[in-house]
Amino acid sequence: MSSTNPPIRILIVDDHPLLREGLSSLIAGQPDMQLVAEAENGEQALQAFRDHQPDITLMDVQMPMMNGIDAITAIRAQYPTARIIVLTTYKGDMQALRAIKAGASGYLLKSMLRKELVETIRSVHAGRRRIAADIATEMAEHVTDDELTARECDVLRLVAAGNANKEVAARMGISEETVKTHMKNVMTKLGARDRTHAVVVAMKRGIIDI
Amino acid sequence: MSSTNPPIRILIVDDHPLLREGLSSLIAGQPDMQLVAEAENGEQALQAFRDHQPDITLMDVQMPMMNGIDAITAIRAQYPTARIIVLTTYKGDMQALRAIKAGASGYLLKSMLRKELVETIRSVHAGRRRIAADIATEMAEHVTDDELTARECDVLRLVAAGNANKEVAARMGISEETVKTHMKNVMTKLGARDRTHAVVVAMKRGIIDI
DNA sequence: TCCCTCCTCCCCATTTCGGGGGATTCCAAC
DNA sequence: GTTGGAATCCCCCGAAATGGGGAGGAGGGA
Repeated sequence: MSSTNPPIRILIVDDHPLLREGLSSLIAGQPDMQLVAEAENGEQALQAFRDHQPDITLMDVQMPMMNGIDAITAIRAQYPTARIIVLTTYKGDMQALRAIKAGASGYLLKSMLRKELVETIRSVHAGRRRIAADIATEMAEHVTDDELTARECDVLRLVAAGNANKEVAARMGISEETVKTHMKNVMTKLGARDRTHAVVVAMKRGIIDI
Repeated sequence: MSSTNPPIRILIVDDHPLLREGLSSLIAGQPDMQLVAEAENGEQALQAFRDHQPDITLMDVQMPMMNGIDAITAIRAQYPTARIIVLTTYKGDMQALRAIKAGASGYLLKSMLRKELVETIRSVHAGRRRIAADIATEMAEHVTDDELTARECDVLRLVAAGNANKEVAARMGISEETVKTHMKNVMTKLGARDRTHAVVVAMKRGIIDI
């Protein structure tokens, strides 16, 4: 952090201009950091990363065109050492887990204090990881749970859209009995009391987006 | 907007420091606007409004302590001419409707462009109203719908939490038949295909918060 | 006062869920 | 090559939800 070190070169990826503005002026006030580029979706992020090779990328998750998770995956496929910090409003533990699995080094909430954010940037730049405490807590509560399989998610999404088991079966080209089996497993895995509760829990945890 | 006019005095209310930062630097760049105070929840907003009597208040909806709707109601109870613009991430048409009924003059999304925001501030200051186009569209789609009654919302919330009709009845101290009647009405009003769908629709439209 | 909405309760018939059980196939990993 | 998970399908059965009907009382506003 001494003034002889080169500054931490930062890329911001967020579709909210106001938030980019806030991040930008925050970074401008840190002598050891430098904003090198901004992007407002995953595709732009990929291009900006290629062009500028930032030390740290601050990335939102929900964006148009290409979401943050896919962008992280794409960037890390080409640049496996990229250091990416996800910065988002709260969307359940599963989204955080997916981001981390995709290669994110940090997961922070937009409601955090400026001080914590700049500390996290320095921390991640130094090679550490940082997950917001409440997200980490929630993730820890579910580490023993089985995750939903792709098929179970498919069923759950159709159920959330108002389809009865029979309709889900027809749409998926499987038997109603199979749909019932999937829903039984979903409810058990999510600790839900019925299908309605299962959908609510899955939405809150970021397992399905409706 | 001539330089001889006094600047528009603005209060920012948002629990995200980063977003306040962004708004602040945006306003700083407008010669006809001046930031007079910031608050990070409804209670602080009330105090700040009393202290500074801003021309325009930019207010988020979801905040800890006291939410934006209650804050708008409280402010307008004391200062009926207060001009308040709601600035939020998308949360369904019902939240917007509630804000407007509480007395908001504008309802904007945080994803909007800077230019639109400053134009809206000037516009509202001049006495006009401004609702984001997509929110206005969605609100228009539901103007003919009956709103859910308080009791119907209570039932729906308990259903969303995984309670069967019988359990809802026990918790509310009414008969299961009454719960069924409420759910029938809820599903009809929301155009939902079953109880699960009703909960999803209500969550998407901001009718219930889970 | 009358009218309307909301809340409340009831009946009926049918369909759908939910919780048991078990079973097969396939594929990938160990 | 065996083991295990995932996906598929089947049975039974009681409980719950759905959809149709009707109806009374309380309260607010025209």
